[in-house]
Amino acid sequence: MSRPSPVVAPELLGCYLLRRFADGSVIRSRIVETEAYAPGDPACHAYKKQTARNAVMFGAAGYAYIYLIYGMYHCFNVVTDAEGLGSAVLIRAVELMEVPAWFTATGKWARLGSGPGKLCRVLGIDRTLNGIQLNPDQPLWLEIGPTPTQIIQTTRIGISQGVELPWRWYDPTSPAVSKPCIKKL
DNA sequence: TACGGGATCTGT
DNA sequence: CAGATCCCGTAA
Repeated sequence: MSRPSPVVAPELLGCYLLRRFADGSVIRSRIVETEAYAPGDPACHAYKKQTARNAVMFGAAGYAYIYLIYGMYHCFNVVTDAEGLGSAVLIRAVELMEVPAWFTATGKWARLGSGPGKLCRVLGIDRTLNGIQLNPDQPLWLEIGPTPTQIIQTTRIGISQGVELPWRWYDPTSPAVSKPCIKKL
């Protein structure tokens, strides 16, 4: 992951995101949608300078950058590239591999991880996990998984600058992708 | 110290 | 398409 985020982002598709809760239970999810944010990119939180909020992005690769957006949702990023370079990959959607018992009753869980805010909510990811290293000793980590047979590259979502950069990737066969096609290449 | 916008989501 | 809701960067 110690490489530029536009290189890492498509590679994270198909990888597993694992979350261990306080009671020891673990939920495995599969990453199906990512976006890259990098130095020189006006949409990147680390575009201007290092601040208290974006400090983790300037650190070493393989750490979690988590922030609060619109006062009520969290977004989870994987920090990439060398120290000093503020860059990260936003995880925009996951598929749940193991659905917790308290969900099975409710029925529709295919799209529970469909969106950066929704996946954080369902996996209980908030700012208390900001800055942790992503390894199995922590409540949040990654594992290699099978690469999708098909990957679509498009422009990013929800930003007002850097709109033209084609730094969003997703697995078109997944029902969990947040917005199937914004602008295909 | 004040102000305002933001890598979102839901219900109308 | 408006509303919820709050943190933090920027300017004063």
